[in-house]
Amino acid sequence: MLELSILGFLYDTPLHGYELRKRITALTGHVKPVAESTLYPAIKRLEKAGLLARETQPGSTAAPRHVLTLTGKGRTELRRRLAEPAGGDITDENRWFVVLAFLRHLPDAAAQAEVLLRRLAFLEEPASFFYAGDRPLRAEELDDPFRRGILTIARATSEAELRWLRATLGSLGRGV
Amino acid sequence: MLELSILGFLYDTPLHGYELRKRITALTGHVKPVAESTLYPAIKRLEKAGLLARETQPGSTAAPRHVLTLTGKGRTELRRRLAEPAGGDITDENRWFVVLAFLRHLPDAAAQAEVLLRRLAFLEEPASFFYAGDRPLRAEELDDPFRRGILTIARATSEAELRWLRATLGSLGRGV
DNA sequence: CGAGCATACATCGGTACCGATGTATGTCGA
DNA sequence: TCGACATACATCGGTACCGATGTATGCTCG
Repeated sequence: MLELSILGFLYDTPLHGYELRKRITALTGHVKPVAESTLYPAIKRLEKAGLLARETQPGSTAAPRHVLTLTGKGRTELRRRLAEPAGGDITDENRWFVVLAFLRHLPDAAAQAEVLLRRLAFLEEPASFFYAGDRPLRAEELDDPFRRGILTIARATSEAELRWLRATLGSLGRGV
Repeated sequence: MLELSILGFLYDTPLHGYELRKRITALTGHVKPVAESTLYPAIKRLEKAGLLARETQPGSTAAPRHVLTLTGKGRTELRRRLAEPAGGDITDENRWFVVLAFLRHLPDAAAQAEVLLRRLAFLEEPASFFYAGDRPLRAEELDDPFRRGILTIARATSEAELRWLRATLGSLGRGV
């Protein structure tokens, strides 16, 4: 999720680490903050893997900045990660939102639709948080008001997303 | 999140690890699966901290089961974690849902309401995923259909949850 | 003119988690 | 009867992440 954010932001324009951090914080920080001690090692990992290059820009305002640029390999890798998201990128809403935030970087409307279809398939599976045996329970069947809340909220989210997914797939030429 | 699930399920009734895993998988597995190699060390941690006790039950069907029971300390600790959730338990929906799933174990309606009020305060903060300077952007202001989707879905979730929170706080005697 | 804050990056120790693998046993269908 | 599968637990190596801490610089405000 963090690496995807880094690649995604750098795909648009080179940035130094500090600015990158501010953008990632704006995107997902209200849900899950990014620690500096997580970001800088992640940058190093991606650099070591040849996905981004670092150019030191001496003292513009404070300590010297390291301007980060995606390499060709990095650009390819971002598109690969967007086109073939890992399982958790589809099922975990936090990670899914990061995929969505950069999905426009896939050059092909068909490839974009393919990814949306995976999320659609996941949301269409009958799943709950609570079961009687194998049967998923509905909100009305629960006594616990807090568990009822979980189902109520999840239901609303799911319905809104399904509406959006179907509409967007339609406009991508992949009606369902 | 994992530890909270373990404590939460064991609060109701003693369980062995394998059954615990099935229940955790039912609760949150469709979003984020639990690996066995994560669960068993977590159980050991909690045992070492004196929060649960283990009793070996020789060969009922297969390998010997370790039936896990919450200790008094464990019961207190669960209530403490529910009454004073960490920051991420409030902001991250995945973790928040686990808190909700077991919030009924707080014996006091006032304490339950206190926790819901923290989530309410978080949801009422004006936050977005995308900004123009400091101003949060609305879905209509974005060109990117995928980013517009993020805001559309998040908005629907937030509205549904706010409705539910206010209704539930009302019935707990803490109208807002 | 000095304190505090934002900028900008880095390391270190510890923890949580995961995939792979191992070890058993009982059950059920081909 | 033989393999596949579910039950049931465990360890090990590697990775991701975090909090704490360190090191600078420049700007702003009292």
